[in-house]
Amino acid sequence: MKSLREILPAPASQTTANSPVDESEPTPTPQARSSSVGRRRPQTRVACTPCRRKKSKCDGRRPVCSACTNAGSPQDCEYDADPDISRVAALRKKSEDLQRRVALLEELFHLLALRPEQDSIEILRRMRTTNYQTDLEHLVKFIREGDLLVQAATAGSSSLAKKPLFTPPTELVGTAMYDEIASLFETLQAPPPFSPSPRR
DNA sequence: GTCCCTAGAAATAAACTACC
DNA sequence: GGTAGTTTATTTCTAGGGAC
Repeated sequence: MKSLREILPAPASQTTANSPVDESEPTPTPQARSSSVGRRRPQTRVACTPCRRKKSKCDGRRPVCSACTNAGSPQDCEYDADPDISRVAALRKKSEDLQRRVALLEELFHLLALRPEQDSIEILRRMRTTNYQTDLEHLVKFIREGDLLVQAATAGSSSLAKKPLFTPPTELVGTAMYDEIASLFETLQAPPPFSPSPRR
């Protein structure tokens, strides 16, 4: 059984929840109510990592807070959130980014597993020549688009002589993506001898 | 009128963060 | 470690609309 909050008489200025409230004076939020009681301790929006670890007062100064400066370890002063957002918001954003990234990696893994070996080799070649760590989304989209083009070409293979090899999505015409996809399409149609590029 | 459903506001509890 | 203060999630309350 958890302890319940003690019920105290409302201050003279306060109204009950169900009583009519003056429109010009909205009901205070829980924060406003709690903050109106006693002196407020000024609080830094986001404390740096060393101060949080030490549970010490952090003034939130950037790039190095006063506490880290005074401690003689300015190099340790790090913040895991931008100054204009709360730590919770920063953690939430990071979580969303990670989830998106996991989904993309799973899709990439799926694509690699299902593709013919020659295609997978080509994808790996592109992963090595582009920075897929930072441009994962672009890479997966690129492979997806390539899939669509190959499917379109396969479906129309009986009449290749009469039709163009593929019809790209109209929104891509004239873009770098279009050129890249066209290049991949050619590669997949006539794969060159595999020659791994030298590692960086 | 009343029953049901929905949306929004308000109240409250719980979780979380800063820092004494 | 533990408290004060803040934020978030959940619950409760209320009003409004539609069907009967």
